[in-house]
Amino acid sequence: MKVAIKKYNHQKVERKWQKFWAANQSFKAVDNDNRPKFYALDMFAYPSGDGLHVGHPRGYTATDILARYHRMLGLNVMRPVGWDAFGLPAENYAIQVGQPPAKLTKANIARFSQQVKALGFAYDWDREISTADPNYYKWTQWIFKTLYDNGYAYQKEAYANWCPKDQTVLANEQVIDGRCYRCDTEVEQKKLKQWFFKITDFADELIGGLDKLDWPESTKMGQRNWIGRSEGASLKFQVACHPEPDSGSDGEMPKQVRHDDWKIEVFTTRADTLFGATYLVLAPEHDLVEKLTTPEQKAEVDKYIVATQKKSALDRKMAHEKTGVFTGSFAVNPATGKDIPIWIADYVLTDYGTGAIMAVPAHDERDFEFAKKFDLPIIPVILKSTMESRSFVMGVNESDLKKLSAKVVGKTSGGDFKIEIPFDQLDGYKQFIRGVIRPGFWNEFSTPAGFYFIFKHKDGRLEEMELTEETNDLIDRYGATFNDEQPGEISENVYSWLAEGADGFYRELLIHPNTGVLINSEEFNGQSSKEAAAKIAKKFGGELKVQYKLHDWLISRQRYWGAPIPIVYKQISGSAGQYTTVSVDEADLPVMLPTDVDFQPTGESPLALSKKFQAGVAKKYGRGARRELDTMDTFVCSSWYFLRYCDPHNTSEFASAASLKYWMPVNLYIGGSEHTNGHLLYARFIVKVLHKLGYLDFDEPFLKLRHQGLILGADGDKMSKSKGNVVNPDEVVEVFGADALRMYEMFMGPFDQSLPWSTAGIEGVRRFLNRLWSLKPMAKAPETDRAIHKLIKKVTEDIDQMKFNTIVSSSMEFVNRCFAKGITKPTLEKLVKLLAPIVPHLAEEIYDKLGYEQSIFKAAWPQFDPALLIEDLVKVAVQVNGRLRGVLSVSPTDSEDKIREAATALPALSAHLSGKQIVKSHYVPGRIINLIVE
RNA sequence: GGGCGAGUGGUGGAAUGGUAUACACGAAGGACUUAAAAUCCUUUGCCGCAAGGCUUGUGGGUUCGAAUCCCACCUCGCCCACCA
Repeated sequence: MKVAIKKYNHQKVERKWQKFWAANQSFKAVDNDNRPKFYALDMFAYPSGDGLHVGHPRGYTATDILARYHRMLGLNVMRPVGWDAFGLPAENYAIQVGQPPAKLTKANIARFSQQVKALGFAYDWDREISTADPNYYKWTQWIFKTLYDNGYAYQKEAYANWCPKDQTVLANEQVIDGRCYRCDTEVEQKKLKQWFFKITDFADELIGGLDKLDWPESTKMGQRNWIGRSEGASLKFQVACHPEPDSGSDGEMPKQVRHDDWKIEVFTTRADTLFGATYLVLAPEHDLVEKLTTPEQKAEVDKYIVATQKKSALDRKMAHEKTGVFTGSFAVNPATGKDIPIWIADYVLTDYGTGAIMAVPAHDERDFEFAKKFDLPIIPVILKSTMESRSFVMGVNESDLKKLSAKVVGKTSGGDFKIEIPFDQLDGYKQFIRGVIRPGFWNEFSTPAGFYFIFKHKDGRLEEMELTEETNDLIDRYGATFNDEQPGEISENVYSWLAEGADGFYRELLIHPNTGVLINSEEFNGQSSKEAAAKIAKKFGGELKVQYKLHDWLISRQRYWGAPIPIVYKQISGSAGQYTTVSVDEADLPVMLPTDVDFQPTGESPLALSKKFQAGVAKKYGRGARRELDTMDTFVCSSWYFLRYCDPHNTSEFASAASLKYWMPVNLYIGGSEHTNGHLLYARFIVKVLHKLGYLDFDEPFLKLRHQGLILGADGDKMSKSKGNVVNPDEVVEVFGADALRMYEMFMGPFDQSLPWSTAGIEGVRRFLNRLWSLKPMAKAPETDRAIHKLIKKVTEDIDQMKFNTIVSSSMEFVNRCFAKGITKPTLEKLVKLLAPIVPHLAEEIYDKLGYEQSIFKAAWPQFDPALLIEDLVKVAVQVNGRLRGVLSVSPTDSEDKIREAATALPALSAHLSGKQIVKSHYVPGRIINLIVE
């Protein structure tokens, strides 16, 4: 059949329907409705000066498809839109061009709005919000106030991440590889008084709540790791000797005096290794450093501290070479009673645990490195149990080593069981190779007879090598015959080998034995490390403790373009210069962001420069009262916006209880995975606080979360202005149409995968749309009637699983078929409905042409008839011994016997069956039959 | 260093235990046209004239049957990274 392919006028069609939807408020979310609801949300858009690029619509289109689909299923759909308008880029740009950020932001929002409108997203524009609008940030301030009034917001002086370029502090989550997440400048550490939200109070709930969420597993894992829960113990080490503070001033050597009341607290997850703690290490910033430093060591300690401060955060993070300095003082190991030296080193972090550690060099790689470098004692206290896989290290001489590739496989002579000994890369193990032996095989290994290695040469050749006397010599020398059957006895040669500085062996045999057996630990010898940990902590005065990597959220910013923090510093009466903080009364919110400000960054909040900002404060809060000058992190604004959408015009509450109860939680949330440890964590925290305080009846905001993959440049690189590979959606829409862009972005590949842009690809999609447009219904086309029901099933299943790419390919197949066989009007109608969520403009146009008066999105989603899915004849593949030899057309209800008979009669099989006996057959109904012959 | 994910034609990818390479792009040839564009038709994993054989990063395993499940290795990507 020959069908003329006509191009449709996408500009005309798309403009027409966008106008229609706006005029009819087609996508209005209805409040006070008794239908079930569906809340579909895109991550908040930041209206940058660059406008959209083609990456943005990918996530938006997916949300749009689900929203339109649920609308056709009869649900009350809310698909809101709004702007994360406060923030540094707008302010920095404002400084650059000398215009107020409010004005620039307004222009950016206008541009973004126009761009997303051109893409035909089914937004409810009546709910549009902007975080820079006083009607919005009033409630951001209310949330701050509510947290403050309930003890969840507080001020403290602490080391904070300071961006020297943007002249503001940053939260931990905003420091990427030691650099500012906005401008990529290296971040410094500055001690400053700042505002924090107590997110750490919710650490356990934030971990626990993840279990019930339908989120990507990797995102959940990312949050768990970021929160970083560790169970352990805090232990106190008494300082044994240190100089008397004022002694030595007259030139005499200071006396070493015992101070019972000076203690160093450490956190450890391995209290079981306490007997092996041979020194303590403090972070250079630790409060006790000055007290503990002896006069002889003072010069060196000071030098070290200055050197550490000079190091950028980045250098300090990336440097793995251990550095440190002895304080001159000692502490008592409570288990052994021995004096152990106290050191300072920057491998101990000031902001984790207590900023001090007990070092167990035998069982911690970092402590080991440090101990080797500074010649500190190493006492092994754990051996690996024989019940688990064993690592071993074997020495080889230099010439043998050269023959080896990285892959060495060993096995036993027995043959009935296997030991595979995968050797890691030999890097760092200059004269040793190492491997793993599984449980039960260690004895055979320690009996060299009958055990041999297969060496794999670089050319792939395998060579067997027995453990000869020569290799045995090496093992003797390097201790690979180490025997842990008798805990506590370590062969002499292990020690001698350690003395030679063979790190590799030490790491493999002694590091991280999580379930080993204790040695050198007096009464605890022979116990498993797991059971001993709590006992040892208890006996020596320790307390069980849970420690988190997560820190409280630092939310104050010394910048202009944000929501002012609603706090007033009130002078304490009768004591000039002393202040207490109070939150601003709810009736006085919002604290308006002043406009009479020079917002050049100086390190002080620009609000200090406003004359109007402090007006009336003294009158209300007393003489000397001043407003807080910092603004809030924009992530505070974006951590509750999804609540505001439920009731965006409410002037007395952030949203009414009834609207929250109906609309929340969000059913589907789509956005980038880069927000895992920022926005997604903050939003969950704010919801949990408001839940705890009784404002919300749910404690998780986003039930189902999905991430879109990036759209890369045609060259496969990330799109960026500097690379010149950015594709502007405006041009694509103009040339190919919004529908073609939407469909192409869904067709490219799996939704969560990053994929390169291809202009040829979108041309192909546009060709398909032209073909769809050219389909003309006819009276009869029976073969497509069955096919459309299969397609309904396929599309419905795929849309729920967000497998958009296969929706498009199946539809293409179907349309190709219709070109060959024709299509009836009811079938075309169903097809157009199935594609309407993806290509809404063209679908409306075709539906209109078919004679319907109302929008296709008022129509019901097509249902398939299961009876029509059953085929009269199916093709069954015929295999002989697992190899395909022919195809058979049979009825799906035929018995296996009947099909086997038909199969053996196939001429194509005769060569494969002649002279052979069919022993067995396996039949998968309607799919395949496999004949086993001998 | 740790965690997670992925390796299938010239390209993006489909198939998650049952006919591998659907769909699309690109390429080649043809039709229409004065010509081009557009459109349509044919071919298109590799080797082979064919019969047939081979093929889902590599090597093993489980199974009647493996891209799919298991083990090991290699490569790439993302996230975290001195967290005691």
